Amino acid sequence: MSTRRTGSTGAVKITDVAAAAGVAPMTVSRVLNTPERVSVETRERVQATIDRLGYVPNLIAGGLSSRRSRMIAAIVPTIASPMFSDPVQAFTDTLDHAGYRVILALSNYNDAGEEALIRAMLTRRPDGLLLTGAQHTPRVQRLLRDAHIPVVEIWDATEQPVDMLVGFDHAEVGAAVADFFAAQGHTHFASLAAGDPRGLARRAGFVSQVARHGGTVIEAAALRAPSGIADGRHGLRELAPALGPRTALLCSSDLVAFGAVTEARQMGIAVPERLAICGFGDFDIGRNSEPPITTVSVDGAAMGRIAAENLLARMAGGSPPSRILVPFRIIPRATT
Amino acid sequence: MSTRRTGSTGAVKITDVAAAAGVAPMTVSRVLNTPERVSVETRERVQATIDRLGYVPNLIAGGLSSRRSRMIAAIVPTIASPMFSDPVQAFTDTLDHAGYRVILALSNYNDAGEEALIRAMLTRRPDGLLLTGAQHTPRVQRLLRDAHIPVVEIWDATEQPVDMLVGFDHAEVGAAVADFFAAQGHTHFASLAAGDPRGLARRAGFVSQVARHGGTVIEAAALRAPSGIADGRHGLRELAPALGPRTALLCSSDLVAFGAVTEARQMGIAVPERLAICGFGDFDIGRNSEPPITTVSVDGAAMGRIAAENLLARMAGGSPPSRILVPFRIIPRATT
DNA sequence: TTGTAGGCGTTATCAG
DNA sequence: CTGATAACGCCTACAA
Repeated sequence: MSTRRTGSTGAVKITDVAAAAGVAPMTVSRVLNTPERVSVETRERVQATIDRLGYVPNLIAGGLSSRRSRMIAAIVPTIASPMFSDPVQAFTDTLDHAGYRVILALSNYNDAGEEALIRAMLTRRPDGLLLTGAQHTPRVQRLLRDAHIPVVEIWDATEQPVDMLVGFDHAEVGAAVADFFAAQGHTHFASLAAGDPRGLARRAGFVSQVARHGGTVIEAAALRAPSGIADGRHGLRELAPALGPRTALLCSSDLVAFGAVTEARQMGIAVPERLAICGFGDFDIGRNSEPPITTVSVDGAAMGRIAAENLLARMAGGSPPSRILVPFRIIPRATT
Repeated sequence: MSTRRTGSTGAVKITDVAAAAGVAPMTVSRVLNTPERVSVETRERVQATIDRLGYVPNLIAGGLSSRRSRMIAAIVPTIASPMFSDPVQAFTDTLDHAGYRVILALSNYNDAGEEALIRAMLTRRPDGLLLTGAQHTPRVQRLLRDAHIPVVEIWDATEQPVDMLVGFDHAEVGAAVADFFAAQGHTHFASLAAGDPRGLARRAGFVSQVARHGGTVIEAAALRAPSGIADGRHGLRELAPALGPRTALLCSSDLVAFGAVTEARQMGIAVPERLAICGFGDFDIGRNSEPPITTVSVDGAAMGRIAAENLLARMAGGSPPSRILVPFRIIPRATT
């Protein structure tokens, strides 16, 4: 007999069920995992025993044996913004239905800690990995490759994804907004950008496309990430003295845009007449506030869902596309 | 030799490190888990070998052996609202620093599925469990007790927590708001409540306290949960015809309140003169919109953090309080 | 401070 | 369709 552990949990294990049902443990395992390969009568008897004993399978043990943890690790900067909570929600829901659980890690935008965070997750032997962003150090790329599990990157685009990617090019977004403004006859531009890689990429795309239209962009100090309504209000106050007679402002999110709209109204700056404002993200607040805010819509939930589906496909032996660009579109509303 | 599995991963395991470093596997394990119990020279040599081989420990195996998964399961209705994303964020951050990972499950407010969801989580043998709400069927209570792991319930209060609780009484919140309105001389009341158990509890507390003040409450149809800005707008439109000359409205969240404020403004209903509005949750939007919205503040992040700390304390053998009531307070702003 | 022995609870594999 | 056997990779317990 064992000389260790108290076994105090008194937890029912597969051998208990097997003994009680008069079958081998392997048969109980089959009832649980491949019921169609067990005769109806055996299956029912075992199932009844499982219910009667209140047996809760141990997937830690099962995972060790089968080398499949049925867990997926997800790393996002934060879930305090719809930008990431929407994808995570959809990702989790989709995997849930397939029997996979999500281990969630929040990077708090600390890209320097990415390697350690990923390493910590790999320790759990997830069957797949979701990453936010597509910029990784060579060390991280090697780490990911050595893990031999499917990896999806979301919310960004790169020519060479580590494995699979579901995202879009943020510089293109900025450029598209610049074109949109230019088409409306704007010649003065401003930007309120968050300091995260993707916010900066949108800004960069905006700035260089504005330059192509012969304009320049005035800016406030970079906002913290995630940026909120207050950042939009402060940012606009900072920008106000430099505003021309008619300026077009790109904000790093609808929250920031809402703050800018609110502050502009307070300061007596007419929107959109004197200040045209475009947000990003198509959040609830921009859709339902007054005035409704022009924005760039990206379907975050779809990204999360597709990321999950691709991961599932790969784990099922399929070969989903390695690079999916999701569409974005400008939704003109009352602030432009 | 083994007759199974390809071992294709080629993953470095603890025995590989041990062999390469010229020590027993157990010594490698100690370097990883209790480095202070290994001599400096041995430790450094082993650590160097670990780095050189790129060894990533397998906590699935370690967990099976030690009977500690170092994972905590968290079940919340959704992370699409700050109501729950704040606690989850703080919970995850706190546990993270202690080496625990969070497995996240979203119930989507489906209380009927709670048992199945918990059972699915227990399958992973978490070392602890976070639950949202404190109403559970007897079957669920038994399941939780049989699991023999610490459990924290948050966002609600009950006399008899399953194990530990960090929350507050929602009926008290409703009653406090009723008192607040009554003290301002209000005699006509309205409510826009979400259909989840806690939203309904706040409404019930509001209604009965209003009755105590001799008033009655007019209501729209229950809002879906989670409710958003649009629900507030629609709700107010529904309520408008029944509004008295001066009505005090309690909304189930600041999002709903913001929607009500926005719609009232559109309809030419003066806030707070003709319609006083109080939200719930002290969200960013209520603080930073114009007018700022009166609300009930509850520190969701603190709940998440305390929940994590209590779990950690219990896992460390301590006996944290089994019932912590966190304070809530009404923050009067411009809508009342 | 380090090592040895054995098992944690399940499943892949092969045999019947 | 069902069962026997041997891992999965690590850590507890004990010994030296």
